[in-house]
Amino acid sequence: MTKQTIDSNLSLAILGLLSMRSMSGYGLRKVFLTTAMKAFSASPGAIYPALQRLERTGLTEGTIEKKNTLRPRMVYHLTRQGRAALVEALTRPITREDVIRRMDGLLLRFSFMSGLVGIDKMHEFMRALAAETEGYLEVIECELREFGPGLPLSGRAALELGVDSFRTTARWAKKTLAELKRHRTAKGE
Amino acid sequence: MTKQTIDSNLSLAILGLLSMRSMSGYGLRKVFLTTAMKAFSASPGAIYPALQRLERTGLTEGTIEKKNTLRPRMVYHLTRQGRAALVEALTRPITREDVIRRMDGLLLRFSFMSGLVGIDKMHEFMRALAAETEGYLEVIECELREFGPGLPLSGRAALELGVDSFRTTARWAKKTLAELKRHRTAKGE
DNA sequence: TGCAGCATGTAACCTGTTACATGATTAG
DNA sequence: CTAATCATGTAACAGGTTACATGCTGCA
Repeated sequence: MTKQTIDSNLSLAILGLLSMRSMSGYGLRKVFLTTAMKAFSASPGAIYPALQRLERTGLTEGTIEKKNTLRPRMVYHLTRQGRAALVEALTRPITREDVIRRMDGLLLRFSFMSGLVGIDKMHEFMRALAAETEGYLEVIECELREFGPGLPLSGRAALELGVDSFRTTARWAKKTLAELKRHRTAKGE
Repeated sequence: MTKQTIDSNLSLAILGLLSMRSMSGYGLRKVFLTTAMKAFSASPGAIYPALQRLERTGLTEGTIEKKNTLRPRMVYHLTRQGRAALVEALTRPITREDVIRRMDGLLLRFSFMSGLVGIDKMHEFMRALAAETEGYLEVIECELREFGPGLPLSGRAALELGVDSFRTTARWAKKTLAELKRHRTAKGE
């Protein structure tokens, strides 16, 4: 049995939601449509194929509910391998590339950690995230100082939002790290 | 001749860069690798096909430089249609969907506006962006207040970063809007 | 009766990723 | 001489978008 990997943010989001409670494809769509996870595609053309892939690779299993009625529903739940693959994906090391090009995926990973991984793993994740974010922040702050004055208004403004965004993320990461630290010492004693 | 559209953020970024100065595929790669536009793919498998599409649809034209040498370079420049298509893409109306799922594309569009569209268009763009961003900010602030207390630590923290990010964007948009207003009145008098 | 919502899917198309491939030039 | 960089591509694959398609349920 080859090691299963999770092929996209959408699949990761589906697994994460299923780790909290079993749901049908339509249920998942409603979550994506109505909650703060609106950044995800709620189109059937994305969700149903993703569910099929997850079931084919053994990460989820669907059971038919309301068998007797004329409108059955496929309710999916995580398998043991599914939970293991999810935990593996959540705790994978963070790279600079992740911070630059896949921050949304990092945030998604963190958002599902409670209950799936221990507080030490969460702490380590956030420590690395804070470090990489601050490291990259220095890089683009430098770029803004160097090139900003020579850029036209709109280009400079765009660059400034980039810097502001990473600053916001870095601040949040440090704040969250402190929160995790408090939780950890509270439990440690 | 059908109206040409720009098929992706990468193509938009390429057109925008070419509007500032003609470049080869390799030159574009270097920009994506070394400047603040690191969020874009610098892989040849993305850039060269994109350049082919742009040339096929008549938005760019390539001319061979250093013909005589053994290492010729294809240098691309915008055509008239290319510039028109770019301007059209930059000034397209902003939707709530754009703000929720394609903020990167909106930022990209604004970053190339100076020199391609008038300050009134830039102002209108930023006014709409600020309005939509603040509108959506209210939505997720409400969600955070409503669901935040019931969420586990990591879920709530992720939601908080989402809110912080949109707050940062909204603040930036208002600041930039004010800057544009100053420029406009300065020129208007 | 008809319409909105429930519920699930398929198919064509397109873009990006990853990996591979080729050859020239230049600096050490 | 050889390694890094210049410079350009191709091919397989996979995932998302868009649009289409189907039929049931509950309500007005």
